[in-house]
Parts: sequence; structure tokens; C-alpha cells
Amino acid sequence: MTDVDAAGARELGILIKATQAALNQRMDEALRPLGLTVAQYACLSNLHAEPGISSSELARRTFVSRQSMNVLLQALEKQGMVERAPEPGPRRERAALLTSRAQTSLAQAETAVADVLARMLTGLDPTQRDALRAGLTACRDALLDV
Amino acid sequence: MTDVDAAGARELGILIKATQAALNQRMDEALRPLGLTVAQYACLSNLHAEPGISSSELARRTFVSRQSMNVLLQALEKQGMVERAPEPGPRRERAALLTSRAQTSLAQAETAVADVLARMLTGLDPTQRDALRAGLTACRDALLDV
DNA sequence: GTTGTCATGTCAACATACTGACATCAAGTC
DNA sequence: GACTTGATGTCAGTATGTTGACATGACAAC
Repeated sequence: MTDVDAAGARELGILIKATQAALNQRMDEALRPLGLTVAQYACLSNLHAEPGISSSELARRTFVSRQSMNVLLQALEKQGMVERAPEPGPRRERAALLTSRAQTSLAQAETAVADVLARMLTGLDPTQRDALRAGLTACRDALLDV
Repeated sequence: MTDVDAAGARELGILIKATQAALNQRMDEALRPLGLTVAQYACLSNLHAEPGISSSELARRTFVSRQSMNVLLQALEKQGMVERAPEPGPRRERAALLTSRAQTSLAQAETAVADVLARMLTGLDPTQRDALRAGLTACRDALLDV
């Protein structure tokens, strides 16, 4: 790898961090009026996409430790947003489900987040979006496989 | 924005988060043997690129609060990695500089990080890298400008 | 000169996330 | 059956990061 490649690679690393930081900040601003944090939104969104998954599975999908996800879930449980099955499943997991109140809250959150994402993608035509998706997928996969 | 666009946008948001999480994890693994955290590396790297900048400026460039950067700098000072000017500048800022020990430590860190970045970009030709850079830049800028 | 504004550095309190450790239970292995 | 392996949930301790608040000093406006 040449020097210019190395410099460009470092720039890309910083760019990934900067973009994620900006996106997180905007999402936080958009979700705060709804009383949700970004982590809570991610939790609810994943539970909506796949109801009944366990806390550990949820942790993996939101890129946090299962301990952190557990305290997050407990907070959401106190707020009446999720209900957890009292009876553990085959692998000791307790299924989590959204309450109807969480469904409506999540719907509002989804539109707020959609606005942020639409703003982020302003100026990128479908071809460019596909290129971005392909590039990020390649980066992620290259970093993930052991 | 159509439904498929919205779904694609959400996928992109998750992809940015996933890529950044994977990159951070690999960097952490690569830097741990050197006794550096990712935040510390970012701090040293920015100080190397622009010696003498203030703690607040450093905080902005590494996407953390200036309070967090201050405790980070104090830790690096205790380790003999940075020296801070005792005399504050015109705006009360205290310039930070790398010690020679930090220079050598940073050099090792740079090669370790370069390996991670090279791995990340495996499978992307220069054209694809340019497209990725352009896409991320557009996303970041669209989210940043008020 | 006085005032208002802004950025820095710093202190305190709080929130969040992580690691390490342990018990539990299912499923495979011998 | 006895054993190991792997995944989950949970407790405790710690590290890290954030917000809020305040004092300080420079600069511009008046």
C-alpha cells in the first residue's frame, strides 16, 4: 500500500466515524422530543422487526453488550414499552415484546428518523446510494470475518 | 420518498453504525497490545498532525465533549505522552504537545491502524474507494450544515 | 471605559457502557 | 450416566462520556 493509499484510508476511517457521529447526533435531536434515546429507538425498532427475540440477540443487533441491553430493557419495561416473558425459553432466554403504547411511539419515531435519513441522503441519486451501500457492506464484512 | 427508499435509507443508517462499530473494535484490538485505547490514539494522531492545538479543539476533532478530552489528556500527561503549556494562550487555551516517547508509540500505532484499514478496504478498487469517500462526505455534510 | 459576547478550562453530578464473574440450563460427547 | 461446551441472564465494580454550571480572559460594540 502506497503512502497516498494509506492517507486515503485514514481519511476514510475518520469519515466513517464523523458520519456516524453526525447521524447519531441528528437522530438524538429528532428522538428527544418523543422521550426516546437512540439506543432505545434501536431496541424498539429491532423488537418490532422481530418480536420475541431475546435480550442477548437484541444486544448483538444494536452493537452493545448484553449487560447494557438488559438495563435498557428494564428501563423500557418500567416505562411500559416492552413486556418480557416470565418463563425462560430453551436457552434460558426471555422473549421481549412491544406493548401497544410502544407501537404508537415507535411509529412516530420512525417518521422522525426517516426525516433525518432523507436529509442525510439528499444529493445522492440511487446509483450513488447503491455504491455507498456496496462500499460500506464490503468494509464491514472485511472487518467482521475472522 | 417511497417505501423502498425509506427501507434502503434505514438499511444505510444501520450499515454506517455497523461499519463504525466493527472498525472501532478492530482498532481496539490492534491498539491494546500497545497500551493505547482508540480515543487515546485519535488524540495523539491529531496532536501529531497539528501540534500545539488546545484541548477543546482536540475534542471537536475526535467527536467528544471537551470535558472528556480533558480527562483523556490528563491521563496521557501522567503517562508522559503529552506536555501541556503551563501558560494559557490568548483565549485561555493551553497548547498540548507530544513527547518523544509519544512519537515512537504513535508510530507503532499508525502501522497497526494501517493494517486494520488496509484489511477494511480489501476488495475495493480505487474507483470504489472514491465513491465511498464521496458518498460518506455527502452524508456527513448534509447532516452537519444547519 | 463599560458592556455584552464567546471560547476555554474546570468542577460536580449523573448516565451510560463495559469487563469480569457466576449460576443456570440445553445439547452434544464420551 | 458423567462430562464438556455454549448461550443466556444477572450481579458487582469500574471506566468512560455527557450535561450543567461557573470563573476566566479576550474581543468587539457601544
